[in-house]
Amino acid sequence: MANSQTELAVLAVLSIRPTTGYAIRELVHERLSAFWSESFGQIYPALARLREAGLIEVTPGERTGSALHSLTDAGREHLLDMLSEPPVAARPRNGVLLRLFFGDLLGPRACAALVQAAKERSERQLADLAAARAEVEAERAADPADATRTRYWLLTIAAGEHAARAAIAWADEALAELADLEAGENR
Amino acid sequence: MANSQTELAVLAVLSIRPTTGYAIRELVHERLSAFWSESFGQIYPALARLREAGLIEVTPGERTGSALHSLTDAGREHLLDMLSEPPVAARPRNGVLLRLFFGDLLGPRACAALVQAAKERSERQLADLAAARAEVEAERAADPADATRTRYWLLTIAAGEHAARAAIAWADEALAELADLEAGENR
DNA sequence: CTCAACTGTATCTGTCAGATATATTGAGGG
DNA sequence: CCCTCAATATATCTGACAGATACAGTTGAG
Repeated sequence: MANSQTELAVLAVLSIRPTTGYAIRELVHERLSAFWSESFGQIYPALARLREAGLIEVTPGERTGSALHSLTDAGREHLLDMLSEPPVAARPRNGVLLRLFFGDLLGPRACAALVQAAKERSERQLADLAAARAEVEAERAADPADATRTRYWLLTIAAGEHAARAAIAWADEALAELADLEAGENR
Repeated sequence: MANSQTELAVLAVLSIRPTTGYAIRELVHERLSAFWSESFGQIYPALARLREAGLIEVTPGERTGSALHSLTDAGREHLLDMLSEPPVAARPRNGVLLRLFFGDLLGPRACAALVQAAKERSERQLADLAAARAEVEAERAADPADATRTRYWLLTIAAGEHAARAAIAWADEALAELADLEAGENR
């Protein structure tokens, strides 16, 4: 089936609870943004196709014109099938590392600025993840029935934390090396 | 200008030496694959546009029909402009973490298999990077004129190594947690 | 009451990877 | 000398995707 990545994510979100297209995008943005992204331009066509295929049902929502989407039994089954398929590898595209690879075109000074900015992004990421961790742990304390689910969520947060800390450690190394390169250039 | 990411990468590769579209894709695949990817479907249209804009020149290559592309002065200038622009953030799409976030749908066993596979990919990545590091260091020893360039290359290799080691450390943590979850389930 | 912010649906454009088609060349085997 | 296979090389098509944009109903603060 076409568009499988977005459809997988949409079905997975709907497995938590029936909701609107807008709220699906909100949840992805709020809670999965460290490792996933979705846009309205993909979500609405995906919902239409899933409905067409009988994998979701639509009931009118609270607001005029809003539509609550919920999984059908076939949808739940299809979701499990899709989750069992091997993950699709994301194409790598890191603009900072591309610029660094061709670093002698920009020079050590400009490269250091890029690395510094990347380091600050990782630090912000780390702070965001700490906040998310606190939120999830509070949620777990408030509703022990969700305990299993929150343990999985914490695994994904830990992945982000490891990656962010590694990026910061690399940035420090790289900044030292770039300072050395600049000193050598001005010798 | 349209297609700016691919055009940036193509111009940057051509700053090393004039070459064919095929070889551009080869170089990206061989040396930048840890943090960049390009496809023929993007490279050939990009080359046509860059030629149209007067940023590259085309001369016939050794083989019949092959075309050697080289930077013009305008192209070199445009490349520096593009490198100076802030990097475009890549959309995150990590299928493993998506499956883990919804981990109670798959269960701890299947999740552990996914994490184990991810760990093995990172280990292979680490080995590939070690090989690349050795290759670059040999190249540096052979041609000291390239010493500065190779130092930038080693920075990008170090970034990959940090990321891969972090992924492995996370995977070990996650596998322990998933084993615990499974034990709790079967209690 | 009004306006700004939020909720909500929907489409369009440009970017992109991967698959595919096609042709040439060089090396090795028969 | 010919055949085949792999590597080199150009080119296009399709479907996936993000981000921008348009539009409209709703709510709450001032």
